Amino acid sequence: MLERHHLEIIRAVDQQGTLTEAANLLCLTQSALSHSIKKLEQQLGVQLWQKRGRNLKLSESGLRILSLANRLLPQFEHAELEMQDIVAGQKGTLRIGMECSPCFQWLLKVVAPFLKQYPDVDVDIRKEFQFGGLGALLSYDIDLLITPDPLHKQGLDYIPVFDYEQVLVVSEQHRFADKNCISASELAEETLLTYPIEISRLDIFNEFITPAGACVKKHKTIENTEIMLQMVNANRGVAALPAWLVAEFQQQMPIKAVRLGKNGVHKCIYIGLRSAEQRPVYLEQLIHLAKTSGQ
Amino acid sequence: MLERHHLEIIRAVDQQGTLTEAANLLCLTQSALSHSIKKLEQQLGVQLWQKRGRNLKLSESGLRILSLANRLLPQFEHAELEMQDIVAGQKGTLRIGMECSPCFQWLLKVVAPFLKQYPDVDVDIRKEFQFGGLGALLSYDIDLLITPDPLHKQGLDYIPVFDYEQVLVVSEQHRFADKNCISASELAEETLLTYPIEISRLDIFNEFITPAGACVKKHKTIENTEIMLQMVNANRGVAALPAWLVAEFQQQMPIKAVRLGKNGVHKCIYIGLRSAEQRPVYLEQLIHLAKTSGQ
DNA sequence: TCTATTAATGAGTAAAATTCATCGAACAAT
DNA sequence: ATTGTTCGATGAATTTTACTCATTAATAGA
Repeated sequence: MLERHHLEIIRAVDQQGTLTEAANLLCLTQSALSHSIKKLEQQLGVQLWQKRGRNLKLSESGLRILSLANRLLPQFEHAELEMQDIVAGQKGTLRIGMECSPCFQWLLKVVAPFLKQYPDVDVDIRKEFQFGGLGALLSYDIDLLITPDPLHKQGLDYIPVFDYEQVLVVSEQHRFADKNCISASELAEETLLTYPIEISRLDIFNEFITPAGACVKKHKTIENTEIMLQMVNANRGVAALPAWLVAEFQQQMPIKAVRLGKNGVHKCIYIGLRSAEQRPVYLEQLIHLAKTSGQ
Repeated sequence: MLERHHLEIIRAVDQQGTLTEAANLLCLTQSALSHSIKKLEQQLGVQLWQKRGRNLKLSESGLRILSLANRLLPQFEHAELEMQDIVAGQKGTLRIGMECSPCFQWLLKVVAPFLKQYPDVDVDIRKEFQFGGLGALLSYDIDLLITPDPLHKQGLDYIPVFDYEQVLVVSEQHRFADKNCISASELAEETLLTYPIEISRLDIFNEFITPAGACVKKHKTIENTEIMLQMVNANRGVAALPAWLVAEFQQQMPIKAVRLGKNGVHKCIYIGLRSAEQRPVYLEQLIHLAKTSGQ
């Protein structure tokens, strides 16, 4: 029968390249691994790998098992850690997923007091997901998802925690600097700076440019918020960011916030969770901190 | 270390109720299971269950492991079956998820020729999912999802396969029977029959009633399509179904289809798949059959 | 061609899982 | 209460499995 330790071997060989090194990693002999997989191959009736020169190469079936290993092993490992946490009582690891680049700064403010309050709870923040944040939540890679678009799915809860307005940031020298608000069509002559994510996930397009049938002169992507604002400051483009974030940076550099449209673009950050699962106290506390962070 | 067989034990005990019966199921002795879990408990340092009277009751930690078991064991099992399929060549199991109740009839028409073409490929159709169809796809419980709302997520592909119009079905005696189309407000005096799923997933509400700010007199849910149409036929209510489905049943009973709104409600059925994964030939063939089913 | 490195193999050994026999607790029927 | 039955726990014996050691064969680089 396919066992956890078979998955460990396949993964280790994939990581280390050779059986011998994989054996070292697992604190076993090369022989042990060889025997183990040999037996599994006989039971399943498939070859999992072949000798390619002196090394091993995974077969089609082997790759399937490797993909299984990469999916299942982290879950085994996490379950074991969870058990340790239960033993230790008020301990744990909170795996937070982020689907909202600028929220990072906000999250730090929430996490800081949390870490003080629960010195034995570790926080792990992740941003890249194979199947998106929702997929990560559903496959138990994270316990909590910070996202601006709550895709309601069976078995998931979303808690609104933070309202904010999305505004256009411009340099003080910019022609919009003294405006109260701008219309979508006015962006036609502007260079827009955004995070490097799909356009369909950018609020400035979804809620402002696209509905108005408008467009921008140029669209450039920048990963880092600080650099993005430096670019704005240098009048090399405009960006759309949460108002509170702009307010913070205004102390450091002379930038201006301009409302998007007459009524502004209003958004909300949600915390997504798997429902019907008993949540540890500290998780509830983090949600509480997040909710009250705006006040 | 937490092993697959521990998960098997926890699951079996949960299913069977007693250790003894679980042991029978696993072709082991009661003693073996007892020893096994005892050892695991010592390693992890947690109690997984306690004696409650003569039976066992899972502890908090035990429940966590049970949830892990229910998630991981099906994946182990499926991987093993997949290996068998690879040995046998053009064999396999296609696990299809359905998120669209009336599409069942359509799917049968696609699956029938498929089963003839690939006599060694089994088809399994599932309808209930803990985390919705999307969750099932992401956690490898199904390989393919039939759905009318393609929730685009990283790592997933959706292929449109079938356009149709959603229409209102009424009895020939009904006051709408001779109308070309109806407006949402006209439903205020009607009893609406739908499948028993959340209102937010019912097209008739999403695309017709709710946007118009209208409502119905009464809303009743019925699981079975045939019974639903019998009710319509008996003039006990009206229902919203795909036009092609109504056309089929019109041969058996005197019912009428009425367009929803001036332009009608137009929908499309999609097939959702995990992308970036090598797909077997027969899967591609099923998609092809689905695409050409409309002609 | 020689050497270093790799995986495979067979035999022996150590370790682990399983059974067997037995016990005590819980429960139902008397 | 008393008894018989059913359930899980336990310790010792046994079987099964996993692992190591020593060796071989193959490959690649010097």
